[in-house]
Amino acid sequence: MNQRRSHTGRRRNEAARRAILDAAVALLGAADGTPVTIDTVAAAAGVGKQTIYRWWPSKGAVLLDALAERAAAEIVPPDTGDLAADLAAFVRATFETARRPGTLAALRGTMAEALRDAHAGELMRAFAERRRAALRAVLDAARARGEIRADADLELAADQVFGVLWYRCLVGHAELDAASADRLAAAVAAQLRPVSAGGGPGTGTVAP
Amino acid sequence: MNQRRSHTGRRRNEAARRAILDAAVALLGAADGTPVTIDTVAAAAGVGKQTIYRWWPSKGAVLLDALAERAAAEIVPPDTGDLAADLAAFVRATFETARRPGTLAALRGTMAEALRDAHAGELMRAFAERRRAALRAVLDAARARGEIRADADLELAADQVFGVLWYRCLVGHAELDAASADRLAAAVAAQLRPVSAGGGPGTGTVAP
Amino acid sequence: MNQRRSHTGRRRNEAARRAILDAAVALLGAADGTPVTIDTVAAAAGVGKQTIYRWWPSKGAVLLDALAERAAAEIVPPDTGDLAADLAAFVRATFETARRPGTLAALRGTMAEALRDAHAGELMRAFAERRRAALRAVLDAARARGEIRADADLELAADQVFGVLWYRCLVGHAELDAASADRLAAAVAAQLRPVSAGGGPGTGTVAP
Amino acid sequence: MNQRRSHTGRRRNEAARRAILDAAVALLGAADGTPVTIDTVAAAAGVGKQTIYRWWPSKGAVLLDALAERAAAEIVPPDTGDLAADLAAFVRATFETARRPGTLAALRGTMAEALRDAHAGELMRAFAERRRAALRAVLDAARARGEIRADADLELAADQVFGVLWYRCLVGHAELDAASADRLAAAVAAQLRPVSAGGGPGTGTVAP
DNA sequence: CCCTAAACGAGACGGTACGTCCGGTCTTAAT
DNA sequence: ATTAAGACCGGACGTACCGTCTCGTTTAGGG
Repeated sequence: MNQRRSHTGRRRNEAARRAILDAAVALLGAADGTPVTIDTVAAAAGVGKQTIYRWWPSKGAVLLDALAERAAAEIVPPDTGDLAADLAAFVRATFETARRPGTLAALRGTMAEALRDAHAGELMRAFAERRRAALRAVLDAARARGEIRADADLELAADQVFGVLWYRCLVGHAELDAASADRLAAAVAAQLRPVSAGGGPGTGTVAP
Repeated sequence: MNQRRSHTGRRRNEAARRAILDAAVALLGAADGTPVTIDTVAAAAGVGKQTIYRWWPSKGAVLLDALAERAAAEIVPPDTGDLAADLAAFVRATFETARRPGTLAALRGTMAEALRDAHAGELMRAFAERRRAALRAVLDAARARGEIRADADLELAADQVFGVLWYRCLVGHAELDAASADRLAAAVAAQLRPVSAGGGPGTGTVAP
Repeated sequence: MNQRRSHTGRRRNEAARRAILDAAVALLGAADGTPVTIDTVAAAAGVGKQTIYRWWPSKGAVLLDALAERAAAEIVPPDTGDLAADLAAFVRATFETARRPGTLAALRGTMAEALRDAHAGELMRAFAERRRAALRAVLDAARARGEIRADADLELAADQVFGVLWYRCLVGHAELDAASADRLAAAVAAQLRPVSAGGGPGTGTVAP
Repeated sequence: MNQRRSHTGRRRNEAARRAILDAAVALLGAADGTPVTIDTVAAAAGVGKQTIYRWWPSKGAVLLDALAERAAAEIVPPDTGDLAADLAAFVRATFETARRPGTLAALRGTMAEALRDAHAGELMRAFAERRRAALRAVLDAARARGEIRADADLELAADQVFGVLWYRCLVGHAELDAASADRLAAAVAAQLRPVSAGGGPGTGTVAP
């Protein structure tokens, strides 16, 4: 069924795709104030502008694609069998990645684009959903082990983690340091744990 | 908003200032895709562009000013003598304001500008600091009443609240509804409470 | 003009050549503002772009080729044994061809390309030379019959004929009508005739 | 009546207008293959592109404006009281101006634009009309002196002059030299002269 | 009471980036 | 080997904004 005629014509150049995404990431992460425009991306990638617009509908879509590849590759959801440990590992890894100057600038630039272009906003929503899904996988595993209370709001928990991440990233008033990551993870773990479980609410903010 | 306005000679025209801020807010909050540019703001305010640049250094500064007026006026820090109640009231009021379509679009548009323009970013940082200070005032009062443990990280708590707010506002994957506000407030209150205090960590996510 | 055509393996496909030239002429002559680009020509001819560039070096070359075929086929140099008659016949036929809306648009489009691209300019020069040669053949025959004075500038005479043609064609301020053709032919014939020959200079502009 | 309010706002910058027209002429006349694009014109004039598009609807309009200024300034219709002399002076001056490399390239570039853009074509038509009007003024003066036969086709005569000019300019097969100008002028003068007038048609092609 | 200087509405200006279009080259699978 | 399809690089196009710079007008306040 759906016997489509086979493709004719030159096929998409994978090298160009890679060069574009790499150039986008490189420019976003550049410390100097290099503007991230379609022209600069195309020039840096050694590519014509039309090659970008042929495959992505807007600048934001390119940035989102570049960002998604990066984030997905770097953070591997841990599974040690302990909620607090898994959560701490996840949040630390996430913060650590986001703290790197290149990634931080990329996150800011990408959000800027998502806010001005509705389509990029859609992609940002999808990207954020994938990141939350990665965190939910950690929580679901813990739930299967009985480490999470029945009435816990996992969505809100995830929003706290990524909320703090984005808030600090975008506003820039505080660092995304490891200590904050640990405290945040402990607090969220405590609020998800069943009442009977050991460890008072206090552990949430005890510095390691 | 285009009503005739008379000159005020060599003194600043307060009516023009109001018209500019109002026009900025109105355009930011407009449901349709009206672009919020200096030209559209000036035209909507019935004002010359130079009158804007005479008093504000950049577009972002106008938006931030407009936003700040709005937010400050609406949220009065409560003081009932109980941390959980005060926090719930604060978070609910904050979410409620931010949820309104006009304010939501204004927050998004302002953040977009803050990400593009370093100076607007500075102002956004100051605006966010004022909002956190308002929340800190609530927490400090509670601390004075002995409702907060000694080693609590108040900065992180504030970032959890505003992080969830901005994250949902900017990404748009979930509502800033009252139930979420209550759950978030309860969770943060629990994580700040001294260990000896009544109420386990569980109350944090018990739906009201 | 998009009819199916089978490949011819490794031999040049004559049908494709024809389709390309026909499509070029058709597009050039189209009354609507269809742009005449390599893509539109290829699409209209049902041909790949490379098939065009395999046989012609540039867009202008295609247009010139198309034009040349047209012009050469239609105008047969007359030879009645009388300069005035031959010249009138030639100029009338030339004007008549050029006046047809399709040819007129083709002339304009081809000249536009010749002005942009040096190589097309070369071809246009060659095309114009062939047309002048056709006219010169008429004049040379008359000279052999003693109908032309010795010191006549035949090049200038030819340039007057084709100059009026192109000038009216390109600028579009006046028609290339038969009456003008006759008057022009008579004027040029008069200016070439030996002094002793009958017919004063006046006949040149006597309307027929 | 028609009580329009007086102009408000900054007025058009005459220096910018001059700089744009001068830059256009300079680029058109540049011997090297500098492309004449809106960007290069704007850059050469030290002007933003929008300043060009604010006042001219297309590139061609700029070129036509530049050309018109040039041509009108340089050729002063002569009036010696003798048709042959006046015509020779006019044609020589016209050819001489057009022969200059800068002007020649400008004529070609302007015609190229006129052929691709309908609006520029309109302006080209108007420009050509003004040039013909200048020539007609010479002829009309001669007619008033009785130097022109009653049934002469002045339009055709003008088209012969400008036709040869444009034809040689655009095709580039022959020079616009002074000798050609003189021969052309003599031929046209002869064809316009009353039958009774002295000088046979032969003088038309006698080299000076 | 007039005169001056600041603030105003209007809008042109130099720039920068956008997204589209086209010319000419290349790559692929089918014939 | 040639074809139709179509991706590719480069470069010009015309538009949208930003923040600056005049204009002529209006009015407060010092002379």
